[in-house]
Amino acid sequence: MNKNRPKYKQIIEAAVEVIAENGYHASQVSKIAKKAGVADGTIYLYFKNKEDILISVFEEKMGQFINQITVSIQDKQDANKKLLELIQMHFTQLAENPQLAVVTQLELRQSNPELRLEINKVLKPYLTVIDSIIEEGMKEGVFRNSLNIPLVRQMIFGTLDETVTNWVMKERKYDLVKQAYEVHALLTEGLANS
Amino acid sequence: MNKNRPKYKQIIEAAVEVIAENGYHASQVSKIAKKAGVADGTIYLYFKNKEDILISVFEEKMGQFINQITVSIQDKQDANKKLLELIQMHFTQLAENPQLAVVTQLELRQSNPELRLEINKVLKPYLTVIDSIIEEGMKEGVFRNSLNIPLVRQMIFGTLDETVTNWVMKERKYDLVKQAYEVHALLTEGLANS
Amino acid sequence: MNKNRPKYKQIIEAAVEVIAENGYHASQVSKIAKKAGVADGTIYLYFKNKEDILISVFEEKMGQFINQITVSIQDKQDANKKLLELIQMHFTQLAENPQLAVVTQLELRQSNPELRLEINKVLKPYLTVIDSIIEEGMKEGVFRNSLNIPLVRQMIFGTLDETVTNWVMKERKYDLVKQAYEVHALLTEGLANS
Amino acid sequence: MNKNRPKYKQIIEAAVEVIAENGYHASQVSKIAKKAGVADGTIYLYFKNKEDILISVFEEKMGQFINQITVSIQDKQDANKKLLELIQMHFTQLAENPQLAVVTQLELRQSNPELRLEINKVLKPYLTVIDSIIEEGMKEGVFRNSLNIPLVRQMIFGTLDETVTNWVMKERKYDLVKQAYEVHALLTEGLANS
DNA sequence: GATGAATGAGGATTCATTCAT
DNA sequence: TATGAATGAATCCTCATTCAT
Repeated sequence: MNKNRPKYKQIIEAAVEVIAENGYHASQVSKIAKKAGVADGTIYLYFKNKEDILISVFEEKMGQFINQITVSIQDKQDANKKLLELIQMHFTQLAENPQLAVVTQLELRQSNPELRLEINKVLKPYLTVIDSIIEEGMKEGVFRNSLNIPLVRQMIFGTLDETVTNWVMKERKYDLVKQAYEVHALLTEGLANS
Repeated sequence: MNKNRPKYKQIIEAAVEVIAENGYHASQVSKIAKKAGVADGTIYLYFKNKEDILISVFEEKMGQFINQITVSIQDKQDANKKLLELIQMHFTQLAENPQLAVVTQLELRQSNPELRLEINKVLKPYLTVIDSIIEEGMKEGVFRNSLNIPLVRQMIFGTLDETVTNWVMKERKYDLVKQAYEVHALLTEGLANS
Repeated sequence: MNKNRPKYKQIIEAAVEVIAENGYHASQVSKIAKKAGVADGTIYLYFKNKEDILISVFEEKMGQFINQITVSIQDKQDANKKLLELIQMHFTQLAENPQLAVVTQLELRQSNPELRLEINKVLKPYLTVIDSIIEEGMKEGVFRNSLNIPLVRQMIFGTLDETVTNWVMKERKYDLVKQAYEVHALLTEGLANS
Repeated sequence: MNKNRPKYKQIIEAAVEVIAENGYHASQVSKIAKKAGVADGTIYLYFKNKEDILISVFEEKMGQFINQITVSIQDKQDANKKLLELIQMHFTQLAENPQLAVVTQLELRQSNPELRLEINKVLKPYLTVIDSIIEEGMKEGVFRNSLNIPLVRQMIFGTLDETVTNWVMKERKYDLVKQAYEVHALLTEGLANS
């Protein structure tokens, strides 16, 4: 149960690899155990059941993901720069962890509604970070002050998510990080020829 | 195999209902057969396998969905109005078919990557429609002429998709269609306080 | 679900054989299916689950067992002769079905409390038959009229059950049926040297 | 391995409690260890395996049970009074230890045939006591001298066992000890209206 | 002696698909 | 065409036992 025990982390890492390699439905507990170098039963000393492994994978990885972003945007001067940094960090981190990208963008979406609910809980802090950037931007006057925050958040998250999913499904054949500027420009300036 | 036979349509309709009611993983072939009023084996006279039913559901329903949108935007004057119409139609159609919305936004996403690949093929014409609006907009000068079309398409589709998913997950407690204008404004004008 | 289908009976018979041969805990569903000459899944067209097979075994076999006894004692003149007949039939039937004897006296007793409760329900009619013999005997004056019926029933059933179990555990090396007269004499006359 | 070590007895007592509380199949070694206040592995310093614990429970408890009865009947004048005393002690001891009654009458019967064979060995001395009472009774002339000893023993033991089991299954809602006289009368006088 | 983390074998059940009628 | 009884592969988890410390 101790999350600092080395085996806990071994199993989490093994789970990411196995899911990325075999896909969600072909990821048997025994495969994860084998890859982690432990016995099947050992898994259950650290995780309640299979679903708990998957949730934990998301918690651990997404937790780091969000932390990284939160830290990175801290010392940016204004909301606009924070948004750019968030986009860059979002793309960079997934580009650096292709396996994680496959797991989060494709495999984990096949999970059942209960698991997806848990995943949404984990995602919440990320959405909150986005919300606070929008709010800050409105206060600073760099964003319009009439923005509907949930809707804007859905636009930002939806755009990033779709962009990454597209990149994963195109087998990562182009440079995701390079698109950060352009995505940022689109989100802030819109399509219109002003 | 004739797609105009009444049983073909019966099975498609039954599948949508069963999936919406029971969720993806609890949608057994035998349930669909029962709801359609045919024997289990009859299903296999019209569909190759279970996956084929689900793809066909998407093809049929998405085909209608895209056709409606294509027709609706035809006589709109410029790309900007076409985009607004597309957003309104996208929202309107899903709001009018809550079962279909549940199936496309939540349940079918639990399917395996192979099925999702097929689903993407079906979506292709929709993405092409979006692309052509963007192109037209650039030609007309209502959109910037420097736009990266795939990226813009991903922003538009990602935003619409995330907005609808959010609405479904919030149990459709608010009016989706009313958000069309604001979504359109966000996409065209962006966040920036120009 | 139709109890008259040949496969239902095939599976019941196979279950008796498998349990008698392998013991209760080593009786996997797949073994029963194999012995019955059907696929594993076919079992579940006729039985809700494994426990249901076992209960059904008991119901079918015990039902026949009790019916035989009920018919046999019908035309006996008085309670005393009915009791003797019941003892003889009880011993005869189990002696003729050694596998069934092993299953009822040893294997099925290892079952969980829920199953044992069901088994008791099945046994109820047998106990009722014993009760009615006792009552009749009291009315006829062949038995004392002060008997405590439940207690007497427990003595009769306990004695028969223990006698059969002992015979099974001694590997059926002696003639069980031959003991019927003596058991009957003991039950009616008691130990005392009057 | 020393049976006088305090931990040996702790584990035996813990086992009785755990089995009575949780039932045979839910009595894991780890639960017994916890209740006994020792580590799982410690169990195996005192017992060969789980079955050995259960046999030891029976040996210890049944040993005391039989000793008590043996001592009690010693100074009774004749076989008839000894039999009555045996019945009274049998009922009294189980009535005073409801947990033990549950364990011996219900839970331990779920064990496998191998364990039940061991249990029978433990029961042997008790059956011998019964045998000697019968023999003595025949010599004294208080019992018929034509009795088939094993059969009579089976009647006596079967009746007591069934009576106690019935009492346990009726959730001990009536007074077991009060039935001793009547059971004794039935066994000695029989059913017949002489 | 004592610990407790680690081991790994073992089985009921579901459901997409087939095929004899 | 249509039926629906029959098929059989596939997997999570428990828990008695071990053994390095």
